[in-house]
Amino acid sequence: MYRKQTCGELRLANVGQEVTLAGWVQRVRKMGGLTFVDLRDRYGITQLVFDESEADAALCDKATHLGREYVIQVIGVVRERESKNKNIPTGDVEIVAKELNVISVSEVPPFTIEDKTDGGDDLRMQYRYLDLRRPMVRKNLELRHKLAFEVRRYLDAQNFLEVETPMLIKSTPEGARDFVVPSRMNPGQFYALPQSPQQFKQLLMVAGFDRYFQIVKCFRDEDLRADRQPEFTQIDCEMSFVEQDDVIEMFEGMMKHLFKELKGIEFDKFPRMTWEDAMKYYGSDKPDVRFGMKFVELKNMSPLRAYVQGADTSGVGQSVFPEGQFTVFDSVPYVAGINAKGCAGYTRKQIDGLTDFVKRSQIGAKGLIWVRKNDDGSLKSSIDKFYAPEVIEAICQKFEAEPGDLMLILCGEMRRTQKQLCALRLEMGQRLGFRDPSVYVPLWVIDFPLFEWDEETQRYYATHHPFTSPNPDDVPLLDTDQGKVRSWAYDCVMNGVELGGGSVRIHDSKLQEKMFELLGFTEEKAMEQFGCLINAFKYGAPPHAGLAFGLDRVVSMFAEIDSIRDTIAFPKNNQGRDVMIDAPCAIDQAQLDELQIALNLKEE
RNA sequence: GGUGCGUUAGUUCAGUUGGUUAGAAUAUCGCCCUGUCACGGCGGAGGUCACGGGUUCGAGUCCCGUACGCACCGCCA
Repeated sequence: MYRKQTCGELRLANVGQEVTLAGWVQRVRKMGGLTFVDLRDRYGITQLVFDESEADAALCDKATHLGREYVIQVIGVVRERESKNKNIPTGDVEIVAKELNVISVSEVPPFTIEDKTDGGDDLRMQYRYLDLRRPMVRKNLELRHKLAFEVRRYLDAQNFLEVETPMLIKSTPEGARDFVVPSRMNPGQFYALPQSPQQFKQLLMVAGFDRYFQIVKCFRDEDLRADRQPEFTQIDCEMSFVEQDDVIEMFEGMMKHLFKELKGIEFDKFPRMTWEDAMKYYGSDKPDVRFGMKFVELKNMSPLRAYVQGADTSGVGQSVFPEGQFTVFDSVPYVAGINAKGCAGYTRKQIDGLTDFVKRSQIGAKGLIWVRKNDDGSLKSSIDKFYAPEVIEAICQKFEAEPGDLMLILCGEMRRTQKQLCALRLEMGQRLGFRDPSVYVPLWVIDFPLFEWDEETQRYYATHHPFTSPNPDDVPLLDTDQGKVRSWAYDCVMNGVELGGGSVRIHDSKLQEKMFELLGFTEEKAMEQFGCLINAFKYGAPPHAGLAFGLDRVVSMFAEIDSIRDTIAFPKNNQGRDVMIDAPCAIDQAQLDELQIALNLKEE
């Protein structure tokens, strides 16, 4: 062994012991004849001291020539420090070096290996193995390890079996784009990497495995974001003989277990919200409910058929605005806003800034209307010239406005405006400091619509996937009004992030056939893509349901960071490139020949 | 596919209305320093201002294009 102790373990109790440490040189501080060296390994930092008045000159001279990130071994005696450092656990002691061996020298690293590094993201990714030496980054991976470990501990205790499913599977054109892998032994044919083990976990239920989970890599060839990687990890689960509530309770239990074990946080029962309410009050299927600022509808003339079955349609068909006074509001079906409590003091410049924010092309609002209730109770708004004071007063009543409040109002088509208002609400929540990453507020979003209408192709698509069970109460609507059908699907949402989601699956062949029919699959097409599962269901399929959590996102939430990149040891950049190993890359002609593949690159 | 921001020393950034030799911090190197731990002091070295084109007497600065990075919209059953 190159070492007998680690750099994180020595304390006052060890004073007088001879120790052998090995690690990386964090920093060298020269004080004339006295030299301090900070030695770092995974477990901490320990100070070495070389004193010319005590040790031989050659040893001390060697220490002064150490560079950052040299790997060294040192043998010495633990001594209590003359001046202690309260900032580090080993700060009471130091090692009086007797022997120093340079095991490996280092070039000067391109950035400093410290928590507050001077390196940019790009450079850190290129030298990820250096970046990973930084305790901040390593901590996230330690957290990831512990979290995955606790997931296994919880699910094992609940009788779940971890089963591996294949990575080389069959491509399906529905859903996200597949990564494909050519098959040498089957020229012209391709495997796909799984977007998720969806069909396999359902087959495991048919096989009677009853409770399955897997912490598994999934692959989607779609454009990336801070919280999206081309390969990501799911905690993938499925259970038999259960209904929606059973699954929700099981995995609410898992989340509670994780928060208790890793953060010491205990939750009451997670609240549930219907998809329709999430849209109506927050404009999002993953609302951030750390703060209120719920939408207030001032006018809603949207047709009733726009709502799913059982939705709260109170207020539909009502408007606080008299007609013929403001053509903008007259011409739209939907006007709604949020109350930014205590923001009446916003300057013209600040409101203009918010207007610019909602008019950005990503959000796409035409403009922003505001109403201010001043501290003295007087009202001022950007629509004073269109409406009588009583109308402005009526608006304030809808918002339950108090002196000092600022109401921000958008209008347009309902769903579009809800999304815009959602962006504005989150922006205001950010500005007002309501989005504290150390505050966790979970909820389940339920009652998703089973189908989504696609304007482009003029047909319905499955919101979740084609195996999702409709709510049995809504089955009659499958024939009459598909848009109103609720599904038995559920998402676990926390702080505006979708951490996971799943559904009850269809186990009845007849109902499954009907679903394929409604989604525009011919029998042949359905058999071609999902034949295996359809056939399996002919041999006795148990009722089953499941869900999957995004492990990377769960870890980033626990770590209180926005990007999932620093929860992954070797992540990819915005373009899906690994800049460290330079992948993807072109391959040899010989490899292409063997696969019988010819490239046909677009010139441009 | 689209929008926005960015690209200047190893690194992180500043650089005014377009005008002399492009600066700071940090890292690095040298000298000094015996209780530092963000050590301190003095000194040195370090630049194809991303690339290509344009406007101009003159471009790091203005315009157009390209590349790359980040964030977002579309997309992600």
